[in-house]
Amino acid sequence: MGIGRDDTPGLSGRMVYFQTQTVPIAESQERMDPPYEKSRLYALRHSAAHLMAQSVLQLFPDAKLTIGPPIDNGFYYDIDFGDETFGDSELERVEEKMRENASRDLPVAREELTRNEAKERILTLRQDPYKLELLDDIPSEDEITFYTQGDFTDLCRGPHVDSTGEIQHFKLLSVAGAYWRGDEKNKMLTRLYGTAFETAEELEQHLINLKEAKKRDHRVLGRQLGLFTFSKSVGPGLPLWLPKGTIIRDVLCGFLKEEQVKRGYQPVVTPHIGKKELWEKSGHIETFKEGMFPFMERDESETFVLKPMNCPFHIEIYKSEMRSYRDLPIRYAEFGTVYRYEQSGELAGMLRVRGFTQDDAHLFVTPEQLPQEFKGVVELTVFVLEKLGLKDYWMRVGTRDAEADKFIGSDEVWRVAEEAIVKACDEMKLDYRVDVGHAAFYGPKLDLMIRDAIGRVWQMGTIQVDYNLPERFDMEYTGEDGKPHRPILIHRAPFGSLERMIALLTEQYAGAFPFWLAPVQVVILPIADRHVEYAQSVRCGLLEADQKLRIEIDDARDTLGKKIRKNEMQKIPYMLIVGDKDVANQTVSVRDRDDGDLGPKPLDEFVALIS
RNA sequence: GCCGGCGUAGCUCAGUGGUCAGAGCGGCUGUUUUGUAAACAGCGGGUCGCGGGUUCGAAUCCUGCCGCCGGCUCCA
Repeated sequence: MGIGRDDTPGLSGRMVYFQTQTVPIAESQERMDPPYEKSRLYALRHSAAHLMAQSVLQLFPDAKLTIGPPIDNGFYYDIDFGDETFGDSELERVEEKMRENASRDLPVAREELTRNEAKERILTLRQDPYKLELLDDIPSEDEITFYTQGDFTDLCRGPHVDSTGEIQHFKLLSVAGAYWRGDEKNKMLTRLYGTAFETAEELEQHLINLKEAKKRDHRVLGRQLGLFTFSKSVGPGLPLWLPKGTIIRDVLCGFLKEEQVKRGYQPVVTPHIGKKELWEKSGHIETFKEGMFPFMERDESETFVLKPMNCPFHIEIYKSEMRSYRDLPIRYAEFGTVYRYEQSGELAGMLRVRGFTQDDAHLFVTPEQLPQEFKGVVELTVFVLEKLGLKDYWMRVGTRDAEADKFIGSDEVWRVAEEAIVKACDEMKLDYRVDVGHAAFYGPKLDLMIRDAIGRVWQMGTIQVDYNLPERFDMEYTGEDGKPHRPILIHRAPFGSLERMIALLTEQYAGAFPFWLAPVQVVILPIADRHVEYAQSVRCGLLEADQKLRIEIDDARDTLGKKIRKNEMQKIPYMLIVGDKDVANQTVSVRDRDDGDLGPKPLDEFVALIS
């Protein structure tokens, strides 16, 4: 069962942000009609990329240009600076030079050339090897165009704005490394990111939004709210869950467990390590070794492996007995903690860690049961996301790239599995996008994708159809005909992982978790010491109404204002303020996290409010 | 892993070659007993990420490592 991250082609732009808690990113206005790719803003950003390239060449004449497209919220240009280091200070110099070139208001001219002319042009210009390679890739039926502004000419499809003077409201944002053609075997280029807008106000707003997004970053909130921490001594990517974060985990697990019991899942528990031979048999060592922690070797005869997935263990449970078609479907569920040696540069707070807990389950089904069971899992996954209040997700069908060697099993088996997923999705009228090459190594999958606060795309839940592992493990059940048959395996995790899910929930809610998830649901604030006793009786009264309520009493010797501020920043759904008046009238003064002071109420009225 | 940036008190940050390294918040102690987003005073708290180097002198400059951040690549 895998979780992963994906930068979806065409949406790979950085700097997307939540405008408000509820407005979906995809509807940020620049993406509305006309389509972004045809909009003037798109051309403006494309031209901004050219302006940047022009300015770079004026400052670094030996730089070699590669590609520089507009992206969701801006643009970039990948440039080969040779041995020269290009950092933030260089970026500032380039931005200054851009303003200079913009103010010169250079007209932008388009011209169309033949292939030979184009080649000659590139050679006479700067002998950019990358541009020659790009030229070779232009299909013969496409026209070849160059755009020129002042001393700068670039091979480019366009379109562009008419003059550099139109590019007024821009800012360069960051420097990053990027491999030529996205292949790590190729040379690493320097990618310059920037953004541009039609108006100063839009640019300003964008920059403000970027700052705002940081405030809802789960790493910031995770610290402020006491959800989790990392320790250098423990190791990178190995999270430590604090008491409040653990409550959220437990609540989520409890919720899902209950739903799974209703749907016929059986909980199982398996160890964290297993013998190397098991992982050889499963194909993990063949296809997934890079993602695994170093093996534990006691001596030549015995090597153990820290599990990167739970599936082989669940398969062994299946195999512990003879199975009949009457037993199927069998659904084994486990909150299984797995370990993956992610590359150091890939770790990202709780969104990508090296040890994480999957809400994993494996369903063993007959071919006849596959469609229904697959749909049942999709239904559960959608149900779970609705309950969590996540709405801005989309679905991706990950299929095999037949060229790649990282997949196990025959073409036929893959064809069947991929067809099964696509057919089920179509029948359920799901809106999905197919992504070739994003399958699990053992089978195709349906993934639920979502963005984080700063616009990065992550995979949450996943449902995977697998004909390969049953074969590798020689799994069987006895059919109605008395003969052995092979079950099909569905791997699935509606959350994906608790770590990533809680990180995303934290960002979606900006830390203000809904009542049922909030680590502390109610905090009682006695105004003075003499009210503490009453506060305790209020807590008892609440617990009588609901034993599971998570209640704290803030009896610190602070002023009321201080206590309110402190607990407000902890985003606790309700504060119950109790002072002399409340003791006299047997009330609690309710303060709602969103609506503020609701005034004094008898306790049972408050209980009714939260029930 | 690769490119770039960053690393000063528990947290947020100031200090960029020259007195014993600073602030706010948090913590502790005392005073205050408080009615809807920060009471007042005092006190603690730092091998300036770690190691090596340059220098009369390094938090500050150079270098190796570790960690974090933004990308890229990989990824079930």
